[in-house]
Amino acid sequence: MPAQTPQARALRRDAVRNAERILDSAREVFGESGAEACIEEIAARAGVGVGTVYRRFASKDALMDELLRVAIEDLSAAAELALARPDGHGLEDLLRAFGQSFADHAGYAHLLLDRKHDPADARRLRAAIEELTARAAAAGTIGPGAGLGDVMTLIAAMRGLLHGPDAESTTVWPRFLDLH
Amino acid sequence: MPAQTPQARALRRDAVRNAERILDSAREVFGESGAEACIEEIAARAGVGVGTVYRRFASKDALMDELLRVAIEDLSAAAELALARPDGHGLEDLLRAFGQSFADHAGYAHLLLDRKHDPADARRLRAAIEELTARAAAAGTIGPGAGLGDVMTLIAAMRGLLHGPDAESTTVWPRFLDLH
DNA sequence: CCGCAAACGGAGCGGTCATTCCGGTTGTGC
DNA sequence: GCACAACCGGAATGACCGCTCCGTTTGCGG
Repeated sequence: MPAQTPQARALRRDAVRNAERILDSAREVFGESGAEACIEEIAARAGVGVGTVYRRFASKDALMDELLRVAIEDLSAAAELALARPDGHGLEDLLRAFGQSFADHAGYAHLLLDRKHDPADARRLRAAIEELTARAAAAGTIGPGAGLGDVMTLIAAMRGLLHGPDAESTTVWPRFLDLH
Repeated sequence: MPAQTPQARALRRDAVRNAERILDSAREVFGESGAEACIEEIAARAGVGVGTVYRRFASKDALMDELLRVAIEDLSAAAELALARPDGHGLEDLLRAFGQSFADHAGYAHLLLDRKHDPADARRLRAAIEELTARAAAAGTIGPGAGLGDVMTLIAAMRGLLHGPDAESTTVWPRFLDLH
């Protein structure tokens, strides 16, 4: 027997390819037009019919959720990497990762922080930020009184700089970090 | 003859009252539900029918524009006031005014910077910010290299902290200014 | 090459909402 | 108090969009 995930029957090859195309297209279209973009546009750009989108994703929301899940996963990975950094500058790396993520998902970046995510991922990310904040405070990179709340505020502020796919807004955020 | 605005015939008393109610209701409903709130809700909360809304405002967009126009007008007034301040701290006043405006218009605050406004107002506001920034730089409140772009970035970041009518987001912004 | 489960596309259904229209109502000037 | 223009409410219209359904096509194991 093939060593697939045990639960579900494997998808046909064309189905796998289409699912990937749909996700790519959704990232693109949601990125350009925001979460209210219509499914037909996503399907068209993926080169499939709307029915195909709905056979793979239960609803428009579920499709969005999948994009967000992956994005949070990526941020978690970035957090792990930042934690591995020996000096006290891991927090900066993570902040940059957040900025890049907001830029990559311009148009629906606000959902990255607002939606309810997998609690495990959320907790892991939160713990990493706390640890990195403590280290940065110890290293003197940030004020000694700064806590999780302050860093989250900073992250939310960064997100505010990015809510359109225009060239300007996707490039100013590194400068914002420099202001500090 | 009554000393009204010369061009248009005066509105009937009930029409004036209703127009005010509609604007108040729109501020409320857009504030709670964002720009995609539906006209019927606005009309209902104002105690009028949708027809009445449309007799006074050409479209939903026009209604929104009117709210934004007034908001920008208020910010311009705040800028004038800030300019009148003799020390170099006028910029702080204006930043606080922006924060308050974003809080007052939570739910559609992003439109305050994004929409095209009356060029005269926009220019006046921009000039005021430039002048205040220069004064703040001279007074040493902010770095000497900071320019209009940096301040606009700061303002956009503040806006990012506010995009819901929830109690938390409408109260953290003053803290953000303190971080600097 | 066959047979069929899995996949596909896109027309159509149902619901939401902006905007229009018009028969009934109400300030206002005389 | 009258007459009428200005107003008003809300049903109706039309556009849009998420989602479902079903007849047709296609990958793939034998």
